[in-house]
Amino acid sequence: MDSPLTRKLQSFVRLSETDRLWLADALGPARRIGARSDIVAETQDPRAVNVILEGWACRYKQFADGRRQIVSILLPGDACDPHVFLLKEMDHAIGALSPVTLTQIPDAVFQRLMGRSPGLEEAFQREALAAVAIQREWTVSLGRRSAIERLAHLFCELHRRLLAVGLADAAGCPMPLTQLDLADALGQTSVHINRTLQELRGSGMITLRSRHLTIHDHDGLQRLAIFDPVYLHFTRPAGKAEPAAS
Amino acid sequence: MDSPLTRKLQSFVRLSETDRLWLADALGPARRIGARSDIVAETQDPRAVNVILEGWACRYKQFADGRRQIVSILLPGDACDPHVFLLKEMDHAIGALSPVTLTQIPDAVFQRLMGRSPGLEEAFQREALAAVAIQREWTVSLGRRSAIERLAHLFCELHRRLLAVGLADAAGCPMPLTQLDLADALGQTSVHINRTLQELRGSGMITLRSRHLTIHDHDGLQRLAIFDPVYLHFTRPAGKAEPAAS
DNA sequence: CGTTCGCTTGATACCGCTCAAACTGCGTGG
DNA sequence: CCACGCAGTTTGAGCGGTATCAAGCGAACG
Repeated sequence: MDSPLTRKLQSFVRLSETDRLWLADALGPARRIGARSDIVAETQDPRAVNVILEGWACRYKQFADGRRQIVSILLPGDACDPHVFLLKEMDHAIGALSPVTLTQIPDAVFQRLMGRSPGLEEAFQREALAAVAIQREWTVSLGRRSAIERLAHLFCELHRRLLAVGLADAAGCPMPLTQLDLADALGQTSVHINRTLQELRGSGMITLRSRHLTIHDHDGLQRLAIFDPVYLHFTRPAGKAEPAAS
Repeated sequence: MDSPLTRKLQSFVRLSETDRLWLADALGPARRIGARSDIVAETQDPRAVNVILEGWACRYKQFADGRRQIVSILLPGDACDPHVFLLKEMDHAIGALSPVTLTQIPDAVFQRLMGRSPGLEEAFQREALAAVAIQREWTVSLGRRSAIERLAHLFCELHRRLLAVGLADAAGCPMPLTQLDLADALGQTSVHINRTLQELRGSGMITLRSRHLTIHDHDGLQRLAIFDPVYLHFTRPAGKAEPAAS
């Protein structure tokens, strides 16, 4: 079974069998982090690439007066590095939204991998560019989308991203976020999220119950959200896992 | 006289004299783009790094119904690449906010530079990370800052960034943005920007006249904006140009 | 079995939007 | 030199979307 990282990179570039084997070998031991706790890279190798294997996390910033903004949501297969080794100072926090399992690729291993495999190198480059494209789209959402459009857009995005790592099916996906999490991600209050959610449910396009999202009307939801998946830059069909190697 | 690119990179890393010379040599001929027109990389080398020498530009997205969001503002020294060569599809537009002069570093030259100079390589890496940190901070602004806080924050940010490339002094900086540009950057309407601007002026902290911003009360403005310059990751004192080479 | 966390609902206030009109400065052409 | 047009700014009136404050509810959990 491929790791979520392998699956995700395959959404950008087709990886050869050896690429996939090398990548699997590069992953270190798993670490577990409790829900609602911060992920601090207290690792001995601050340059290592940290990757989420299971669970959801987020990057966020918080003001002294308590206002909090989630600036990105990190799913399995996503890198969750603060890049402290290059930037010296951490400018945001990373928190677990649910119990999270992490692994890491030591810096030396990562460098060797990049040198050896042009395929992996391109995949990681595209992954990084896609991450900032997502950040741009969030800027658009917060700036120009209405409450219901924002919510719909976030659901569309998360569903697609989960699909890419094999954690969703066509019908829906897990949705561990509380209404307060959604509020902090979408720049609103949880009270208003609640009302917007009722409106969305009322439209019949989705069901959200017991931490699971079901999408009944993909087209409708995407139209409402003004969702154009191009910004995710998944150039290869999602979720099509190659048969496991050898 | 150093190019804005050199100045900006020096805000991250001290460059040796040879680094600066190599960098200056790498720059291609200048191209001019009219204000309000889109910058399309119709260049023969789509992988080349395009850099702004003069003028302001922006990345933006626009909906079919006309809503427009500026997702980042590009100043002299900033790279303005769509990365189409890696991402296949353009997911946003780049427009000139004022007349812009561009140059480019051909891909081959850039690669050679990265291989030769670890200093330049680190500088460009930090530059890229700082750019996404700025994008994150915009997400925070749009999500959690009030109208007046947003405006104040944008002014603080632009002033610092211009300072870093030697285009501002302690008192203030050029501000070619129209109120409509500000509105599209801050996710509001130009009418409201106008009123917020009056409030800011009324506080006595700034003057904004004939495309020039003067900041009378830096501390007050930064406090109002909840501005913490850490996210810009300028680790070296701004604007301290080294004496010209040779 | 009590406590906590997350969700829901209601009443009210206000921030920012919409629509509309007028004003200003400036470049252009008659 | 003046008339005009245009882009950008300013102002006003009214509305609507979202926040705020507060209370109650249900289910999970120790």
